[in-house]
Amino acid sequence: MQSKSRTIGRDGPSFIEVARRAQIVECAIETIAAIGYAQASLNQIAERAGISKSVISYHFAGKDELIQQVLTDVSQAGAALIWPRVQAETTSAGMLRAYIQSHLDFMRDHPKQVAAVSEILLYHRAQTTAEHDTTPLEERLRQGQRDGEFRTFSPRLMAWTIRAALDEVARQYVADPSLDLDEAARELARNFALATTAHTPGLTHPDSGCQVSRGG
Amino acid sequence: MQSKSRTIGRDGPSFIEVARRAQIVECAIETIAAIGYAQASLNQIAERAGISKSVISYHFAGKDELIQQVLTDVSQAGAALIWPRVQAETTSAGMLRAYIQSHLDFMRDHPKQVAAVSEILLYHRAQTTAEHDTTPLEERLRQGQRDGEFRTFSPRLMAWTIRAALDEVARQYVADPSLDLDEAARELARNFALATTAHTPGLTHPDSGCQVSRGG
Amino acid sequence: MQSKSRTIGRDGPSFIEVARRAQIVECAIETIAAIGYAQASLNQIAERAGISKSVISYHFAGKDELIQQVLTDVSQAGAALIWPRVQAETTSAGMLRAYIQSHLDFMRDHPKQVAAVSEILLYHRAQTTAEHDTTPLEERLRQGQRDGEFRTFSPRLMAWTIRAALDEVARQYVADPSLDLDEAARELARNFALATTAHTPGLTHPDSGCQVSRGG
Amino acid sequence: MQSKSRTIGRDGPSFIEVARRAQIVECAIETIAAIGYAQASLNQIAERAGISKSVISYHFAGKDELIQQVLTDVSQAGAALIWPRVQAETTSAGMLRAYIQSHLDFMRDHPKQVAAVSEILLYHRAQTTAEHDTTPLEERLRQGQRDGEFRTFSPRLMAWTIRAALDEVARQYVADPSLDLDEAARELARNFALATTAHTPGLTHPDSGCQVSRGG
DNA sequence: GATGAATGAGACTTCATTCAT
DNA sequence: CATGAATGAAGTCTCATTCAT
Repeated sequence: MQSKSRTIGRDGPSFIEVARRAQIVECAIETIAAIGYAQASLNQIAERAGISKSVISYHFAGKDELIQQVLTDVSQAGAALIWPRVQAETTSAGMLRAYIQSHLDFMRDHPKQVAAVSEILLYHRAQTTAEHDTTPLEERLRQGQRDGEFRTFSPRLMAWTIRAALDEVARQYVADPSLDLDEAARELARNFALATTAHTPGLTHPDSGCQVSRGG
Repeated sequence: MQSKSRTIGRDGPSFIEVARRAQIVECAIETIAAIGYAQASLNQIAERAGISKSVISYHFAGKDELIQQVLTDVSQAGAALIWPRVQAETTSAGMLRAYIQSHLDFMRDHPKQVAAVSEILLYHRAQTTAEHDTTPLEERLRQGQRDGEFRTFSPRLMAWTIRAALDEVARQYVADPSLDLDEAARELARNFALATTAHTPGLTHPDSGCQVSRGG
Repeated sequence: MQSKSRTIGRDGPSFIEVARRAQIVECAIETIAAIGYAQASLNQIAERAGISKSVISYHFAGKDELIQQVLTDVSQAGAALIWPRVQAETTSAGMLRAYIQSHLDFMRDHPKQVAAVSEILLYHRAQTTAEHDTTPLEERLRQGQRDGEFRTFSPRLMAWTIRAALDEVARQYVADPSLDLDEAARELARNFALATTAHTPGLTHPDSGCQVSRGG
Repeated sequence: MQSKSRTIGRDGPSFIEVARRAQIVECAIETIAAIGYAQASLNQIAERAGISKSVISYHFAGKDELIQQVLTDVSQAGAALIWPRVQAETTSAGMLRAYIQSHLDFMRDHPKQVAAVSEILLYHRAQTTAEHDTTPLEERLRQGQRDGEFRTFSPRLMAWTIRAALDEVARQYVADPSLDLDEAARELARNFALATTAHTPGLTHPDSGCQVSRGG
């Protein structure tokens, strides 16, 4: 049954179908995380899965659909973890800390997923047109500035930096799982808290939870 | 006569040999920057260079050596621009600013080189063993801490973040050359100045005087 | 239970078996007529039939048997329409006209069947050994000559020409159903009537009075 | 050097290049003629040529270009033989006879070419849009009618019939080279002479002065 | 009876590399 | 020094067929 021509009947895809697709997606993630996107041929993925190469073609319309599924699955799982925690924060500083913290939490639980997605996005970046759309993160930063909680900076550049830092940590973590993610989270949170907040000399930051106070 | 088995006579590689290699490296850079590493086959490179595909094989042991040469050449050119300016600074803060500024200057003058190297590194990251050696930048940051100029933070993580931010800007600049590099330099310099500097001298952060450590 | 290894019990194939086979044959015909033999994979056929691909394999020993069945079914249906009308004629000229006319009639009523068979024969011609057996049509033409109703010509070549013309009209009709088959029938009938009949007894054709003889 | 990216310099393709392409085209023709278009994979063609499969990809942009080259080569050779002889005739009847005769002459000299082209055209017919353009042959027939030399008939249908007959003879000749082409030429010429000529001047056929028309 | 699932063969294509000239 | 030519490995995808349920 080809995924493309699948007739979604009363029951949709069978349980086995779902399980197989999930398994293949998982193997694809492992393979990409392990040997890199460039080397992750269908052959390699199938080999790791212990299945024939054609099985992938049977459950997915093609390599593209498989990769797309990887992105979708991981993105959804990540968003489900991250955004609720971000939304729960009341201050922009808290939001930023939650954003970083929850990213690294997700990374700890799903290191390969993060690495694989990172690989895929990098490899596709060259081919996909640069997206100049505002990202959710950038929008949050902008909001923090409007609220006067953040100092004046380029939200876009700051967003790029935060994302790049998170991705880099992801890659490093995959390369060396002994990396202390908790410590990395604290460090990143503090670094970007300092970078985004208008610090006011004389006001201390005992717990690094920056206070709002516009200076200059 | 393959480059690898070249017999180094009295004079080493001939002038023509050197010039040819340089030309090929340049063409490789342009091709990779233009169409991405994944699409940059030897065929494509040779075509853009207006030379035969075999010329590359003649002057280089293989594609790997060519790519390695690209990395070497660009890295050397970059280092030649960056480190003198960094060394000229007397304070760690000045050093960091010079590091960022000179990187973006190099980027403006050699966008293709930067783009090509960026592409190559991305595609090879998975295969290259993670280097746990201390990078020069990390060492500088550490020095700034020893001098008491920088606050306490993880030098390694900070170095990662800085490098990641610079790479990200490089990619964005390649994708959209209208990006204002001067502004980006100012922004990044300020962001990392804030992140690295203990703005409230005398007040330490006992709860986070940590380093990103391995193990556990 | 494979069709080939089917155990013919008391009653032979069951009613369901027969019906299923007929349905599959029909779907195969429609698919081949619609998208061409080259594109008509079992997948395509099963999809159009709304059945599983395996059903075909279950009821037929393989694709070959299915295709063979298509040929058989259509040929039988065609023969059932054509030969009675041909037999009903008393003269050879009438027979020829009836042959052509009934072919085009069958074509009008069963355009897909004709198209499918046409496609199949084309694709299998190279593989099937050329049949040097005398065809029924050729035999009829020969009879017309014996009766003195037809002039002297090569019956085999004439039969080839007639069949080729009918096939060509079939293909054209499938490609463009607005083709006027009645008109085509009249035209073909007249053309071959003129070609086969010694129209002016006593008038010789000194410039090309060729005899029919096989072999060089 | 890929055919597509070939830079046509001063001298154009090298002698060897031309020879290799010609050889491959020839092998493609032989293969198609021998085992049919459907079975004529690049593997098969390369095998018969005694070369590697990649050699074909080296000299041709892809299978499509190879097949196109086969069509072009054979069509040009055929046209070069046929049309001068047709043009040399002064009467329409002579033209038609020359058309048939020269086709079979070409067939005798290049049986495989004719068979291959026949196969290719048949296999592509289903995919290519039916051409409703007037063919040169049809135009000639029309001219013969205007001159009053030919009787009234549908030029399009007659052209179809003639072409179909020639193609059929080609296939039969390939299947059985002992076929007497001279006799076939005489037979076909006579058949179509009879079919096209108003053999009884003064006797018109008012009931069938029709053309194969569309619509309805 | 029926079918979802799996599979191996083979198709076309791209690519880095090698070789003879 | 240079290159046209050739090649084999590997990639993605399609397909007819087989098997366990």
